Amino acid sequence: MLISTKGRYALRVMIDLAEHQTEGFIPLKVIARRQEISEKYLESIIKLLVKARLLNGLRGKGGGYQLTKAPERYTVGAILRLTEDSLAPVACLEENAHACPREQTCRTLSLWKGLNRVISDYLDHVTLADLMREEEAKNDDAL
Amino acid sequence: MLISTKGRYALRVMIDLAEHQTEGFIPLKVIARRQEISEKYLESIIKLLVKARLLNGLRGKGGGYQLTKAPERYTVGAILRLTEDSLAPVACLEENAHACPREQTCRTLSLWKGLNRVISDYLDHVTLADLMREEEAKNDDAL
DNA sequence: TATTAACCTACTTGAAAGGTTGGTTTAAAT
DNA sequence: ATTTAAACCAACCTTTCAAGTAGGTTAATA
Repeated sequence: MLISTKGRYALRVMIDLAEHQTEGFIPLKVIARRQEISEKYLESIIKLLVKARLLNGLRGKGGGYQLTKAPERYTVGAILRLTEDSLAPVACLEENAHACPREQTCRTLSLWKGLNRVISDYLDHVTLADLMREEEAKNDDAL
Repeated sequence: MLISTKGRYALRVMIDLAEHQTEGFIPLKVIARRQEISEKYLESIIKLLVKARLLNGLRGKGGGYQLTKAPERYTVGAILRLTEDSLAPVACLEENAHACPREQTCRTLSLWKGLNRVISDYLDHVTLADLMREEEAKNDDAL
């Protein structure tokens, strides 16, 4: 499993906010209800998105969350990299991986690097705008 | 993490056996030593490969394991699908996934299907033969 | 008949995903 | 001013699963 619920939920939140852009600040409670995600769990996910400035949070009555830029300026890759600790398909390609002693003779390293590349390329070329209002089979070819 | 150690070890075993094809049956103990993998853990992995007829096991003195066909006839995808429970990048695309109630309106489903496709396409087009005797940077472009 | 090696079943352990509980602070409406 | 709605924060829990161990039985060769 490359993408956990955390990442999937984060993406759904971002799409939800993109689709309700015109409505000002949207409270977490509303997003949670609409997306059928527990408020408390969602809270921990949204926190990451706010900290990384993908979302703007406004406190107090009338507060909520809002995108900080246009949907076409968010890539799926950028969103998932925030919530997933890593998008690397294998442990040895992760950020904090300790240098592999087999690296010099490893027959599989370039396989994994190649896999890593096709995954990243794919995710970095889809934006939030591509996913908004998507309907059954509409974008099947594009994606 | 899409590919666990189980899958990575399985692949390394298959490559090891491909590289020593001419030497008849290779005992698990030898593979384990060469690949620096615990014998007992490796045993549980090899069992899967034998059961699926990717390897031939011979018991008793002089026994060991052997490929059942030429290296170019094994794809990496086929090997990994055996040991990884699933290569699907998200839970909802797994074999035994219970139908998602959001399926009809899900904005992200075709994204995940597309990701699934690029991963599978990539892994199904690399064979054991491609990975044998691979040296630093040699196949970087091919992969 | 001793030895080597595959084959089999059950258990353990540690980490991480996926949450929950119970608060405090901030800002707007009354 | 005070109530209310909301974001923000820290600590804890619980289940699952990857990863690995332990201790055998069966089969084939020398």
